[in-house]
Amino acid sequence: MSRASDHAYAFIRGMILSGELPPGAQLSEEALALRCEVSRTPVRDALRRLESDLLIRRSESQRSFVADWSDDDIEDAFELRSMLEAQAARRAATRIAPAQLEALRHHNRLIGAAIAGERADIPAFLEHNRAFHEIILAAAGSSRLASLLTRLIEQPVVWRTAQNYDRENLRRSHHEHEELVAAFDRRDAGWAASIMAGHIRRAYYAYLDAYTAQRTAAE
Amino acid sequence: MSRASDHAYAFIRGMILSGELPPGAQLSEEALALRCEVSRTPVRDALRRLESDLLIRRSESQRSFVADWSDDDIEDAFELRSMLEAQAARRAATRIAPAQLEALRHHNRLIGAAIAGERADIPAFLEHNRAFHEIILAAAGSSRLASLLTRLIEQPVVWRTAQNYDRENLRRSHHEHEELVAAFDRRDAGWAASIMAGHIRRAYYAYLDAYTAQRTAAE
DNA sequence: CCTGGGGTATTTGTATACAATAAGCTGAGC
DNA sequence: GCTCAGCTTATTGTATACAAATACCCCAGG
Repeated sequence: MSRASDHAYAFIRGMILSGELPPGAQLSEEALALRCEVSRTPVRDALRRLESDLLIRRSESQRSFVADWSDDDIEDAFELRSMLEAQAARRAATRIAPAQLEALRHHNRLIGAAIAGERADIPAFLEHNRAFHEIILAAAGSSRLASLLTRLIEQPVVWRTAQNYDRENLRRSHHEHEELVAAFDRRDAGWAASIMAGHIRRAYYAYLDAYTAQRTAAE
Repeated sequence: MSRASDHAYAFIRGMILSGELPPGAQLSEEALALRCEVSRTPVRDALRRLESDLLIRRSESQRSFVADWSDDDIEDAFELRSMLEAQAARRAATRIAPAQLEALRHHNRLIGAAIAGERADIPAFLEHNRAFHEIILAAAGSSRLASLLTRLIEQPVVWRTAQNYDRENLRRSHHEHEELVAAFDRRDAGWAASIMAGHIRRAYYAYLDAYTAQRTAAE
């Protein structure tokens, strides 16, 4: 979509992911239009998209609120993501192009570099991690699968706590990526799917650890 | 959403599912607005929803076209549906309420009745089949899973060829539903998931048979 | 015949005004 | 003090006008 609508989408999404708009907060189209400096029309567009991303929920009377994720919701989302990303890996294993395989290696090298230093470079880790998974999704060659998965990867809670991942988890993630590349190299669909399922599942527990640690600290 | 927007959505969706708007046809907001007798605003809304249902695809320049499903697309959609409905059954097995279980039995009895006569009552079969699967999805208690699955169950091609399903397939479908009810009765998540995965997979082959028969007949 | 440029027509994006609906509040009645 | 009716206000839905982008067509030039 074009400028104003995209801007509104990115703007509102950013406010939700950063926590500036807390879960449960009501979103008025007019108020958002003022903050985005566009009219209500593109804001409405953006809200619809965010609703389909499950970042926003709508009341019976069509009023919009920032979605609040319960612990069960989050577990649920990870479970689905694990299934779908495993399926993506399964399909990608037999379809991935040499150039894509090389790109995977490239991004994982950069992930390795990002976590090697004294302090891990979390933004770089997240960026190359995202790119890595995106290449696999592209290699899977299923627009439907891609469409479903993109609805699950935007988890505000996860983004806010990614900072808390410990070194050990980052290192393991890097290693699992290497195993994925090996599975793709062998064109072994079953292996790739297994690794991916475990990879996401472990990411869930890493998140849980980071999150409960944060909650405990807050008490 | 309210009247005009809902009306436009149902209207355009109907035209796509019935084949009145054939795959690949361009959809102009203004032309649709005239046919729906509403303004462009609710039509735009409806188009966005249909796009997220994957019934419409948009060109790079944001023009809308009726989605055309290749054979691979359809196989892909069934594969995903099989995975996700199996997951729904897995979750439902341990969460389903007695009233929901009874409702499943009720709808499957009506399915049995619909296919018992001289000529099968296909609309009744489709309706109770839909209700049956919907109850399972509700019992699974995952809004995310529900949101993902509803994007896959609206397959125009399938709707148009459902008429061609033969008696044997309908009978088997009815029987598999009975097995699902038995699995739910035992609260056996693994069993329920297995049956459901097979159930959808067989539906795919039933579709294939009906579709290729239709195509062969057309030649 | 093919190619490219330029202008026109079509189509979508955005802003704004107004209508419809739902939420919240105030005050009267019990 | 509680409840509910009725009004007020907030919020979303719809229509319309205009702006911007892009596709299409036609014609000139090679």
